[in-house]
Amino acid sequence: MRAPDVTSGGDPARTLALLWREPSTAARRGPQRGLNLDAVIEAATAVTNTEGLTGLTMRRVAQELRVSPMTLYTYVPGKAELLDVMLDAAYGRMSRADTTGQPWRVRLTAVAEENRTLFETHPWTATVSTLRPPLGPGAIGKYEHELTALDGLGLDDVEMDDCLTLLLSFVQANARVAAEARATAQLTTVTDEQWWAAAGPLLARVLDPAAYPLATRVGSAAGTAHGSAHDPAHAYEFGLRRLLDGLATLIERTTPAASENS
Amino acid sequence: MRAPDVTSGGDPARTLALLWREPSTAARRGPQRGLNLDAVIEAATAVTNTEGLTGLTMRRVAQELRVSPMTLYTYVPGKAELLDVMLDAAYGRMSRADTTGQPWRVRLTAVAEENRTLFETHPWTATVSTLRPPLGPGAIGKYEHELTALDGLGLDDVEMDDCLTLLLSFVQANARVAAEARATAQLTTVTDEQWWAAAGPLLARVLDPAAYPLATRVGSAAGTAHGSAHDPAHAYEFGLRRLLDGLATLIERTTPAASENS
DNA sequence: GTCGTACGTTGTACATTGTACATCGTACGG
DNA sequence: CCGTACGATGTACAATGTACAACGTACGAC
Repeated sequence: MRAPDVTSGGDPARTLALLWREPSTAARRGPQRGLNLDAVIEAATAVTNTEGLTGLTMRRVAQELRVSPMTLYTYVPGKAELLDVMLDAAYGRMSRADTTGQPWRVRLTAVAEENRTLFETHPWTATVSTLRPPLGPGAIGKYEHELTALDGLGLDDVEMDDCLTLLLSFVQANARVAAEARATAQLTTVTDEQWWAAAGPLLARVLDPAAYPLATRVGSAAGTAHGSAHDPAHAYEFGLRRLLDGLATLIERTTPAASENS
Repeated sequence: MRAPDVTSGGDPARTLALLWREPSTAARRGPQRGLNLDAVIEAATAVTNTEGLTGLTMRRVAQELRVSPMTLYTYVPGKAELLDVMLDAAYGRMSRADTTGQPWRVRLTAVAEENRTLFETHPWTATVSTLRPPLGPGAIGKYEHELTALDGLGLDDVEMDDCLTLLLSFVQANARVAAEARATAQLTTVTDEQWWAAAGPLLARVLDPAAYPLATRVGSAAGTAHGSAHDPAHAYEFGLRRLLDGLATLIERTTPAASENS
């Protein structure tokens, strides 16, 4: 079968039951279960945190739990659903600072920071698809918490969702780049310097500064400004500032609700 | 070996030679080549456009070219490098509208739109990692073109790169969601309606509106406003507007350079 | 108590992938 | 004209998710 690496693979009802820990209706018979869902989630998350999404293997998780690979299928319908519950559990463990009464920029910055921390602690969360997010207690609690940061600013419901989506999408995109940077640094034996050492001469021969004046000038300026070709931390600072400025024109319209909370 | 789905897998010099079509130094001997790099790129791109990144298989591309799978390795060192050249070729084929003299918002909107079109025509380009972009003629030409839209606005070199990165990262993140939406719609036989039909009752039973007042209210408002749980087109419009507003505070500082070009 | 049966566990097996390797045939340089 | 470099290919292997069947366990009904 196709390797999913994507959430929401199977039966939604089964997945939801898993997420909300719905107890199975039938009476337990047969041998006692040696594990439980949370143990599987914990083991799988530990493996993925350290070895990345490509290291998440049913065999690997089973080995961690000293159990045969197929045993996992007693607790989880498949790998896709495992990712679902892993993600929801990670959402559920996020810290949720109370910023009521603070200016909206502070509140939104806190939300961004919390997500950034998630993506740093669990890099794989930045990479998995969140198109149909796992509607478990973790995800919903996260959503609720983050919406409160946008409450009382004079935005209507759809605008609140829009702003939050934009903010989170920015943080995730940034984290994805950062995660990829670390992943490629680990996987390939080629360091950035070695790469440039090997690529530089050929590039210099083939890349005519006269043909690409801006690209060569700006590219080298940006490259030397940050240490590498791209600096996710800098991009985060820059992007978040721009983004908040952009939201300001929406939030700080001439309404009384905005000014009282800004 | 691990399935890459990531660019820049191997020797940078070999990849760059491929990208810039450096002719191999040695004199050709032996049987004549039945194919060439561009034919492979074309076939691979066609396959990937229609069947997505998971459909991109060396065997599949070989079949398309009526050739045995291993033959491809004559023209390409491996799958990672194939993705590199595919990406660069796609970049090279992008349309590049001349917007000199237009207000900067128009110019940046055009850049965003061109990338959006790329991601719509070749959805897989939104999904592949672009951490170390393929420094081929396509990518560099794209970079040069896009920087011109930011030239003469009073930004320094690093700021130009920052702004462009932010803009492109936004468009890509948006396109990624859209691509995922279409992919899941194709792969799973479950439509959005079927999904909600199966998930709705259980969710209603388990999700207490009193416990999650904002989430339930805003979530349903956003869900009904757009047809589905998420509307990438709407998110694009909203996000681009906010983003340009955010860049405006940087670009329209009280400098003469900005006002003369806005 | 006894026994049937539902269920947890596991070994085996298969399809699918990227690609290493050896083989074979071809056509160019000497 | 012929040795050899090179293109094409068949075979093979490792890694993956997971279907399937076999096996053993312990609970519920009597």
